[in-house]
Amino acid sequence: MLASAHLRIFRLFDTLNDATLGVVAARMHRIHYRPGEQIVHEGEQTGEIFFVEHGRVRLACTAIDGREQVLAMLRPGASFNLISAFDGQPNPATARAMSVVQCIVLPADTLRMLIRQHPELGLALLHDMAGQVRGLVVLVEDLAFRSVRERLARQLLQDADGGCAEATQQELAERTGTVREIAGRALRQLAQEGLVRLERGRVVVLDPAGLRAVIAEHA
Amino acid sequence: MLASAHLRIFRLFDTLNDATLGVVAARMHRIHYRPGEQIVHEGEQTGEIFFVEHGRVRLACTAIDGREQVLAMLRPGASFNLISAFDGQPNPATARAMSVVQCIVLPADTLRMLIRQHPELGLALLHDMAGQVRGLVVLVEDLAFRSVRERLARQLLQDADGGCAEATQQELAERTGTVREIAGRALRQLAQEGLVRLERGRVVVLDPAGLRAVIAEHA
DNA sequence: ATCGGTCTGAGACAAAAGTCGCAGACGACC
DNA sequence: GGTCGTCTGCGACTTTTGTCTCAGACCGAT
Repeated sequence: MLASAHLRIFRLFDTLNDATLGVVAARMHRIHYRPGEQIVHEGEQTGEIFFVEHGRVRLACTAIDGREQVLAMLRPGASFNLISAFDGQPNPATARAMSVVQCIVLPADTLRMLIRQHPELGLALLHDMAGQVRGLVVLVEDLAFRSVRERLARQLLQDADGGCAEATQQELAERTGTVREIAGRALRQLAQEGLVRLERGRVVVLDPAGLRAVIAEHA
Repeated sequence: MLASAHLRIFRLFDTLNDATLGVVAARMHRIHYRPGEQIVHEGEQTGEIFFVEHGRVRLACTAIDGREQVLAMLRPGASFNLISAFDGQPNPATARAMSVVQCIVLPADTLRMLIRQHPELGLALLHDMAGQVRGLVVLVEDLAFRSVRERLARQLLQDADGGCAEATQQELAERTGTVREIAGRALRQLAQEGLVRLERGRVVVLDPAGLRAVIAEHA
C-alpha cells in the first residue's frame, strides 16, 4: 500500500486533495526494474500508466535491423505510456530502464475516472503531453536539418549537467540517430578541437560555449 | 454568430449538449484563408485554438536556410495550436493553408473553462493529442531509419487517395524531409520501374502494391 | 595474472544525400 | 504569340553518412 505522500512528487497531482490521493494510492502499485530491463515493449498494449519515481528511463523505437532511435530520456517525475493508454492503440515505443528504476503504475481506467472527477488533472495531463509533442518536434527538426556533429554537440550540452555526459559512444549514437562509428568520429573531432575529452563510458565537456558555437555554425 | 450545429462536425464535442455548445459557439469565430497564407507562425503565441472546417492545412517547421519539414497535413475535423495553448510556450510549427481554408477559432481559456466543466472533453483532447504524438513518432522513425526512396513511396501511398497525389516535387520533397532534386531523382526511378507516372504538379500512382514492396524492401 | 566482454580508435570503402548549374517544358497572363 | 514564373529533367561533383573490419584498451571476474 502506497501512502499518498509518495504521489506528491508528481506535479500532475498538485490539484488533488489528500483524500482523493489516498483513494488513488490504493489502486497503484510500485514496481522496480534493473538496469537494461524493458518496462514496456513496442507494439504491446498494457493499459497502464507509468510514473518514474527514481532512475532513468529511455524511450526508444527500434528498426527492423536493430538500430534504435531514442525518443526521450525520462527523469523522476515524468510519465510514460500515456499515449497508448488514451487512444487504445499499441505503444509506439519501448521503455527501458537505464539504471535502477522505481516506477508507480496506475491502470489507465483509474486515471480516466480521476480525470472525470477532477478535470484539473486532465488539464495538467494535456500540459504534460504538450511538452512531449514539443520534444518530438525538436527531435524531428534535429534529424531533418542538422548534421551528426551538431546533434552530438546539442546532446552533450543537454546531457552533461555538471561537466560530463555519462554515456557510451554507442548510447550517444542512438540518442543522436546514427551509428557508433560515426558518433565516434565526430566525437574525436570535437576532442581534437579541444571542446571535449573522451573517456571510457563518458564524455567530459571542456568548452560549453564552443559546443554552442558548433550548433550555431551551420545556421 | 455560429450555430452550435457547425461544431457537431468535430468529434471532440460529441459529449457536449446543445446548450453548452451554444455558449461555446458565442465565443468562437470563423476565419477564412487563401491558399498559401500563413495561419500561425513558428515562434508566435496566439492563445487560440484552431479547428479546420474546410480545406487542407500544412503544419511544418522551418530551418534557418529556408528548408521546411512538414510535420502533418491536416484535414477537416483536425485541430492545431493545441500544444502552444496548453503549455503557454511559443508555437513550434507554422500552419499554412494549402487550399482555400475555413477555420473555427476558439480562445484557449474558453477551452480550458469548458474542460473544467466537462471533463469528457479533456479526455477527448487527450485522445486527440495522443494521435498527434503517434504521428510524430512515425515521422521520427521515417527520418531515422528509412531512405528517401522509401519515405517517398510511403508518402505517395498515403497521399494518393484515388490514384494520384496532387503535389509538386518541391512539396513532396518537403514532406519527405529532403530537397527537390533528390525527390525528383527518386521519383524518376520509381517512374522507370513503372510504379508511378510523373505529370506536372502531380504524381499518378500506377502500382500501389509495388510501392508497398518498395517500403518493405529495406526491411 | 589471464580471460572474456565491452568500449574505443581507426582506416578503406560504398552508398546515399545534397549542391550547383543549366536547359527545356508547361501554363498563365498580357 | 510572346513573356515570365514555376515546374521539371538531368548531369557533374562534393559531402556526409553508413558499412565492414580489425586491433588495442580497459574492466571485472575467476
